[in-house]
Amino acid sequence: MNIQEVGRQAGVSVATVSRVFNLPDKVSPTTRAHVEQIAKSLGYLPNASARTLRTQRSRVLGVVLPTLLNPVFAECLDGIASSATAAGYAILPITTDYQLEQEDRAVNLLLSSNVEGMVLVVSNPDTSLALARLVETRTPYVLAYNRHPDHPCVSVDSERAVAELVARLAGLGHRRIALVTGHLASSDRALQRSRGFRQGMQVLGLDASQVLEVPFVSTAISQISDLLERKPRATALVCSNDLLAIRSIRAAHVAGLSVPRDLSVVGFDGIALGEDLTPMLSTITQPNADIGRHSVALLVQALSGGAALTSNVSLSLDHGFRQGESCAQAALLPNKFL
Amino acid sequence: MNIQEVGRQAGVSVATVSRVFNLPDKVSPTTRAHVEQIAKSLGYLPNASARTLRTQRSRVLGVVLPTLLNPVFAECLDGIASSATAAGYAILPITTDYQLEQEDRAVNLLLSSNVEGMVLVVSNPDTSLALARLVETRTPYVLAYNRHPDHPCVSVDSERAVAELVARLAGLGHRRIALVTGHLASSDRALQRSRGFRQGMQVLGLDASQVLEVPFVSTAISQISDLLERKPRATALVCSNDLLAIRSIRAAHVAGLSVPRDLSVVGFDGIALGEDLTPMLSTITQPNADIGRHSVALLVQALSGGAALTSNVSLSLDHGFRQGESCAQAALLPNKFL
DNA sequence: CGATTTAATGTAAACGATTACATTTCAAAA
DNA sequence: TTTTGAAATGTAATCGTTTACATTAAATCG
Repeated sequence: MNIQEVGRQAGVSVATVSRVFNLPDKVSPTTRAHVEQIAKSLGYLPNASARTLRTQRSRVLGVVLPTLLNPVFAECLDGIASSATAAGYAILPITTDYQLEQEDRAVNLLLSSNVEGMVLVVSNPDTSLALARLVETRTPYVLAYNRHPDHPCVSVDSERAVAELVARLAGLGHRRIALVTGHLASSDRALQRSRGFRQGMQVLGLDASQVLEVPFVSTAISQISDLLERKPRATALVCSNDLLAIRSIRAAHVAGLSVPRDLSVVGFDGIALGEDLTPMLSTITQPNADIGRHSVALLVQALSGGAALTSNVSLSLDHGFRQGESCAQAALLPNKFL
Repeated sequence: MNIQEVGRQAGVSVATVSRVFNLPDKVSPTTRAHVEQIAKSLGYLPNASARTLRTQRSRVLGVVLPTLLNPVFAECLDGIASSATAAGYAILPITTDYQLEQEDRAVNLLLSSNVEGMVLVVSNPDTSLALARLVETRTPYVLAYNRHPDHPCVSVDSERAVAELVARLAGLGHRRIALVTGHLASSDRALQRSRGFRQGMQVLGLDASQVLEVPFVSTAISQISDLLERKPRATALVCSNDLLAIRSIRAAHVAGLSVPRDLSVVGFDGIALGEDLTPMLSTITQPNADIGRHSVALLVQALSGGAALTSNVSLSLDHGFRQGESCAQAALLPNKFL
């Protein structure tokens, strides 16, 4: 069903039909009502491809995320969706599974699809070809979660957050603190968080060498429990995301340790599910939905002629700390037991 | 950058450029190489809107899901995405937050976007206006998770699965078994699962009246712990999804009960995360990614001239049971303690 | 070598909307 | 009544592809 047909059935020109939907006050109330009625009865829906082609505006925003299997990105996407809808945009989300080549594919697909702008979480802004392509094509974009001095970003200061966390753990009596992180080459977040870890440890004069790096995909539980069997073992684990923290708790269980009695575990992300766990997950919280919402807001603002999207529109949102139950005072045990 | 410009720069007609990308063997190797080189250097990407408009084929499949905040749908979407990509289709996913009105919006948007078919999870096939609209417009579609005699569906037999589960629990000595379910009006799955519960209980001559119905959005932990404070309280909880099971475990904790010692909890869905929890979640597993993959397979098959999509292509996939650790033998306690 | 097939390329008409511009209608003003 | 301007509507070009059909060039054959 197309506009021609509606015009014919209503006995008016296509222009009039078009106006009924786009400039309703430019058409007389009677014909408007008539056309609307006919259109409805025929189930007419404007063809988005034709409209986009003609107007050069798709009213679609592209979204590139690593995966939706990590709730942190699902939560963010939820924020993106609500905000985009409110602003009259549809979204076209694609996942990359942390693979650079897929990032490129995704961006190409979105470019072909005439999206007006993109919100993306890239593995690493410094090395992303996809990002370079965007800059080259002058496509408006905002990075979410990534942090980089040369790009418009919406993120929290992971580095500081983790450094603070280390201090907090030390305050609870922990001295041997290990880091469990995703593959550092696959994510600038992991990199920043590990930097925060090293920095926080160094300030306190603690040994920051216990670092376990695991791929994002695998479960890694056995590797973590291996880590926990090393003597002297850590009394606290800083995990670079909540999924790893959950697995660490499981790994502790496998290794015969009780959380938080024998081992404190803290995550990063603040996924909603963590609050429903037992023990409730202690974690550094990020406003995931807000990160999405703000990213869209910046994009939409730029698209409607606002400020250009440079690194100086970047937003650093506040992180928080959810106390939870997976983190506690270090056990007062002599070294030989550890 | 458009095909005209590429043609000009390469010194050939637009038809030739088009052929280079769509019918490469219809153009001489030399010009092909030349055009490809020019196109690449100009960063040319074909305009999807124009192509779709002209060919009347978008190579896009619409996907309608309740939410991505429940990992079960994220996992399914992952399967949909992989399968669609493999078949040369892009996907356009939209969430409805379990709201009928949003289902309608979603379908309209997808129809406007010229998707060639849709995979959808509707709240209830019987009452979905969106679904009626699809039938009316003769758009190919497959329902995932839903089960209905008049529609093409890919699902597991929830009813039987839950009935089996009840029998299994009874085998472990449980007599007082309660059901925790999502809002029955919002989901035919919840309805089927509760039917399975009642049926399974009835066969065993047990009382199936302990049913707690909670909205999908809220956390519901306090309502569940209220349930657990009723005397005599249940010794096992059947939850109509994994998220509810996780919350039930938390609620048990809040009520001072230990899982599985004092209370067995079993979920439904088999989300991957359940395996990483402590206690590992006992649950009825569904092949979520496969449900997505098969849905796409049916759709793609129909789109390439295969069998029409009627209810007799419906697939009933096998469910499984993950033993986990949240479910155990009923405690041998006299009634007065319960 | 001319005739005829085959391969390579080009020309121009769609697809379904929007919109600048042209035209008609009609009421108010002269 | 004629003029004038605004309001309502219509006509036709355009967006960037694909593709049927026309044309040209090259190759094969008698």
